[in-house]
Amino acid sequence: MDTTDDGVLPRTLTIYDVARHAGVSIASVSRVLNGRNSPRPETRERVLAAVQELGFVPDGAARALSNRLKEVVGVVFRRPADVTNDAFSEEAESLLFADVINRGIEAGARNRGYDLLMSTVDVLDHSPHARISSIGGKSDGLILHDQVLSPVGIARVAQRTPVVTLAGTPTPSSVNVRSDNAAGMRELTKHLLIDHGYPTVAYLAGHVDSPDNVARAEAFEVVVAEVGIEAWTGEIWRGNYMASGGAKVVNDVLAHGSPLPRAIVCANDQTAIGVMYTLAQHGIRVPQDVAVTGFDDIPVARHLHPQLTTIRQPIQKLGATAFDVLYALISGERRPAAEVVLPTSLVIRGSCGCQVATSPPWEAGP
Amino acid sequence: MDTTDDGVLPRTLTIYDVARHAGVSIASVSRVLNGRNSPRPETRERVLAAVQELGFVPDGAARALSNRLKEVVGVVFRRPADVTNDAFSEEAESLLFADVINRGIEAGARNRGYDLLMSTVDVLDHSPHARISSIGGKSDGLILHDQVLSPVGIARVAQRTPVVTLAGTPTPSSVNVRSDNAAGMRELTKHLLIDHGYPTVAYLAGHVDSPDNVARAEAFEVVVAEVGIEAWTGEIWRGNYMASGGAKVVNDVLAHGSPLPRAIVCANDQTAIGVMYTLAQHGIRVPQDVAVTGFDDIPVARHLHPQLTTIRQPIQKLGATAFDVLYALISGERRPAAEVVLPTSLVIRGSCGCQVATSPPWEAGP
DNA sequence: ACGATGGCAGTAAGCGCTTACCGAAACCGA
DNA sequence: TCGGTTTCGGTAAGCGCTTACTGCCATCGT
Repeated sequence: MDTTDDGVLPRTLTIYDVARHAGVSIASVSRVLNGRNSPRPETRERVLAAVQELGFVPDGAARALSNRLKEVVGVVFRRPADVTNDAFSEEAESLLFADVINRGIEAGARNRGYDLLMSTVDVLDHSPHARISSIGGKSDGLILHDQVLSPVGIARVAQRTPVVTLAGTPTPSSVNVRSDNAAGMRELTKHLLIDHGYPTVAYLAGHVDSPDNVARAEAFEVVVAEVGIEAWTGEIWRGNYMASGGAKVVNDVLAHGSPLPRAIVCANDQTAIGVMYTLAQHGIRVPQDVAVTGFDDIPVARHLHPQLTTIRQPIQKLGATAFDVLYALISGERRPAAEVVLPTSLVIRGSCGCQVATSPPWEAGP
Repeated sequence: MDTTDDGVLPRTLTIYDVARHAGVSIASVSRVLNGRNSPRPETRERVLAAVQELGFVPDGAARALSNRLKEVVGVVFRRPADVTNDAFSEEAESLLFADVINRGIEAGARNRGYDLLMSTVDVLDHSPHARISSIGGKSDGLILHDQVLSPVGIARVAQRTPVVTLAGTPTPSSVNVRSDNAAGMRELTKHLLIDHGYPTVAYLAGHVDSPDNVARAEAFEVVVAEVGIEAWTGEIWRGNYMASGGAKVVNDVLAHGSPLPRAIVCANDQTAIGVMYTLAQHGIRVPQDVAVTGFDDIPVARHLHPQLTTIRQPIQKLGATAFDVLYALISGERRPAAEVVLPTSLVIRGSCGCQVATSPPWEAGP
């Protein structure tokens, strides 16, 4: 107990205080705290007692400096622009994906005693590089989500600190972790075109420059070509990974007087949300009139009517893997491959036209 | 450019390297980097050029040690047990609330150049104290979400480092930030009992020991008593803040052969999700047969059918405020009050029985 | 019984940075 | 021209911790 209890912090407690209190040297304290060179049990006890009594917690910065290891991994992800707004809007949901990945990273990190230093970058950020460098200076390595830094920027940062990217592209000095977009999209498209035999289908794209989007679009087109039908594409089918983008596309197509395809394959679940909502507004039934599918399997996918058929990415594992790879880079024990690819799986629910017994939205799928 | 480009990191670059490269002393480099004591423009240029050329990034740990300021704030929140599971289940959604608060914290932190060091604690964690202390050692202050540490634990930690709790209770040395549960619940309950004139109503509780739940339950009961009707309460109406809990309660009540009240006031939105789903399964219509309300206004609230009437907490602002308060504590400029309370607002959508024009679920409310 | 051996624990040298302090140089007025 | 006053920039002393090195003492062999 301190002299006063009014919340005034006494003075930083150091290892010297503990040493004095226990009647030993600072080296012994440090050794006990780190479990090295097992000091004699009696000494150990004395130190532990002093630590306990004083409520001593070693300073991370000092430790890091001495150790050349911070046990902190920096995570940078992208945040939509309007953060000041309190309401849950698009932005709130779009973060979900990142949040779940982060949870995976955290789980992986925890196993090794690492903590996560998180930071976001928004679209208007004029110098993400500075921000990211700063995070880099505070951590042992960086995990960068998609769309936070240009490839050259990544390469530059990776020169000075270990970097793992998520759903990006490998650079000479960074490693990329992603899920198997192509296989997932292939499976989904086949389900629609072969199992259901839909005659027409469109791919509602995400950000054109996103590697994920490119891979999905390509796989989609390959299958469509294989089956021998024509894909509905073009400028008008370009979304932005957000619900509003999906809504806009549907409205545009309808306003344009164009017919709709029998199935709409959305670049991600967000987009599908916008599409389904807008179709409903126009009295178009899903899946009877138009089938709709997503990609990612975010939580709300299960709350839609009908529940959304989509491709499940192993989102948490994506994060956990990213950490593992980064850890390998940091500890230098082995040089990981330039890219790690995780498998996806098709989740069939109602929106594709299948009849499935629905389970409560809050229960995990198979 | 380094001699090789194969990703091998040369050797840690220090301020000495920069100094040598620029032909100045380390002091000058430091001064330029920190904008203090404006060195002469020419010197400044030289340093900046060297920094740029070498791609130098100062080491956060060393800086922190010297400065006695890490510019890092620790954030600890609770994570449900089964993290290994990849599927989005209950746990995924329940985190949303925490994630949004964290976003608010991050926004606040960013204004001051701080970063967030995040960590979670799960139910089975036998020593959250150790974890939290470790985070404390790596940061300048701590923001603790609800249910991560016992009050005495908090008091103990707060002795050594500034602490702000969210939706908890103040201790002699920590500050609490919460939203005005009582006012929100009062407004909501009045809306149900007075505006709608429902004759019977039940409160479906959350964790019994959560301060939020206690405050909500109390406010509910006060209003019910004022209006002069009887609240349906008791063991059977006890949930757990999760959808499955809400579902279980409804099933239990029905199985028990008991009638349902005209309105069910849920402790939070999650619970309401479970309730609405289960009612629908039993063919009970919302709001025609039973009105249902939530609390929090999480994103999915807008995706339910009917859309959920609930109390909006200023979730992001909660986080931002927590940071601001913590910052005040860290910088010691002013001693904040023991508790900061933020206002809530009633969000009327369809589930209470009101007729409202619905807007797309992905658009922010009023 | 005495030197060799080994196990603990203490001393001190950094880790990379900030900054107090001080000397040198440049400038001023007389 | 010369002291006094600035202004810049360098030197060095830490920040709190880890750990190599070293010295002490206890134990062991002969």
